[in-house]
Amino acid sequence: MKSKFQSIYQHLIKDMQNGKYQAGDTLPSEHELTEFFQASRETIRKALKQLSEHGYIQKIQGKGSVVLDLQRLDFPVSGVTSFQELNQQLGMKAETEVVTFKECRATPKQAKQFQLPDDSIVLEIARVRLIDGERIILDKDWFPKNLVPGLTADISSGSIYDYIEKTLGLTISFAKKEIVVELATDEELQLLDVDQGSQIVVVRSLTYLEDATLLQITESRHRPDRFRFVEFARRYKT
Amino acid sequence: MKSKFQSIYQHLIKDMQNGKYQAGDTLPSEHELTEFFQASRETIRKALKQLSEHGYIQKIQGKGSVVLDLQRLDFPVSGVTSFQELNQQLGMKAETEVVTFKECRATPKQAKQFQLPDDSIVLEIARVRLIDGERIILDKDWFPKNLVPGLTADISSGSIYDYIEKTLGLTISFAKKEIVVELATDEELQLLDVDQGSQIVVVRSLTYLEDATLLQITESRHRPDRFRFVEFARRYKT
DNA sequence: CAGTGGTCTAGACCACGGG
DNA sequence: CCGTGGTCTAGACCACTGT
Repeated sequence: MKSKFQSIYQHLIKDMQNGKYQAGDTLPSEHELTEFFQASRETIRKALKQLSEHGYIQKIQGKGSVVLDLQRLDFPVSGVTSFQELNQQLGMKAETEVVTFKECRATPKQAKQFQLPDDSIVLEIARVRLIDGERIILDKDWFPKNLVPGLTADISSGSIYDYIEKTLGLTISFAKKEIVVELATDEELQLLDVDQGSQIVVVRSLTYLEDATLLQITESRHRPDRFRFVEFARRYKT
Repeated sequence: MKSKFQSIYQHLIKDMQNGKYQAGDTLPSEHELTEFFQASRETIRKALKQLSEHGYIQKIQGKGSVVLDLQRLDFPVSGVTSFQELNQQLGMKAETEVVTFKECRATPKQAKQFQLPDDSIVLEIARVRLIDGERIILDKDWFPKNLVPGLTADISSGSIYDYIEKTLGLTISFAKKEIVVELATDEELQLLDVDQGSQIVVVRSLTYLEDATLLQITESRHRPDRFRFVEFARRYKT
């Protein structure tokens, strides 16, 4: 099931979370790790590469792998994560209210994005997210109907990602996101606790499966005072 | 200078940009690429891994590597990129106005972040970015003075990153960014073309060198109607 | 079945950091 | 100088996709 380097990766993360390795510490050398994990050096290096990409360590040639402290646990929105997953990770008091669940014909733009014929059927779902009783977020999702058979309004009030990955067995692979700020529309004024003339943070995403087919178009509208986005990024030298 | 897999990575990017491989195409198999580039399979795979991470291709087991089309060129803000670099890439009509350039004592919080003694000297730089003549962005930067010797107000009106990487020979490695929305302060009302009561998009960044020392604290304040952030993200299955 | 990518190995050489 | 990480190789076996 799990590959060796993934296990090593997770083992080392646990060691860092347990405090076995603390921020500023240097991990054992790659050579030492090969002995401890009974793995070849390239396998160890794959695990370390992943730790480095995800912001856990910084590799320094000639010295070693230094454990980073980026308070990285406070809001891991970067990457592809659903509201429901965040909810669980952070233990927020959150509720979801499904306001729309219907089939409709794809707009020409959507049809093109999904690479489907015009007027194909897509599922449109709108959900309001309540945090501590306040209506903070409005999520609108569109799926090609044939990709998500059996999806119901009831499931949508929980985690759609869970249903897609665990029940349907699809694998979500990557996403493109865009963040902009727009004026609140009438719909948002109705559904969210915001005042007229307010600005809204809009996160538009395209989510793809591992065979690179587009699964989902999302527009997530956030009340600006409760919006926060955190990212860890490495610099690529061209 | 350049490693073999980096050269292959760049070669393949050029092929995709030239149209030799187009969106939806499948790249030659790893085996074929080993022959073409006279490299071992693991080396080819390193190049393909990087293409995949940066959103150029999607690898599909049993099938091949499919070229993606994510209109990825329109605004590459994700990652660590400076305003001046973006400016050049996009050919915007942009000007920079340095409004503050002074040495001052670090606040306790800054001293802690930089891991310097209290009251160490830091360089504070504030710059207004004008796009098409409008005052759109206010950037505030703080550097430990000893890390950026010879940095002047004049250099700051160009690219500080250029100075740091090319003149000082430092290597910028990674950054942590946070995006929030706040109410405009008096300072922003004075320096930017915004109205009272306006909201401002604030991007706070910590930028680190390759030995994991903190180089720079940045607060970048954007007029919301001209702000856009784009990200390509892969999903990690825990 | 053949062809694809995914993982792992053992060993080699190089480049960098610090004593 | 030695120990560190960075790169590269040749070969092996597995898992998945399509015919």
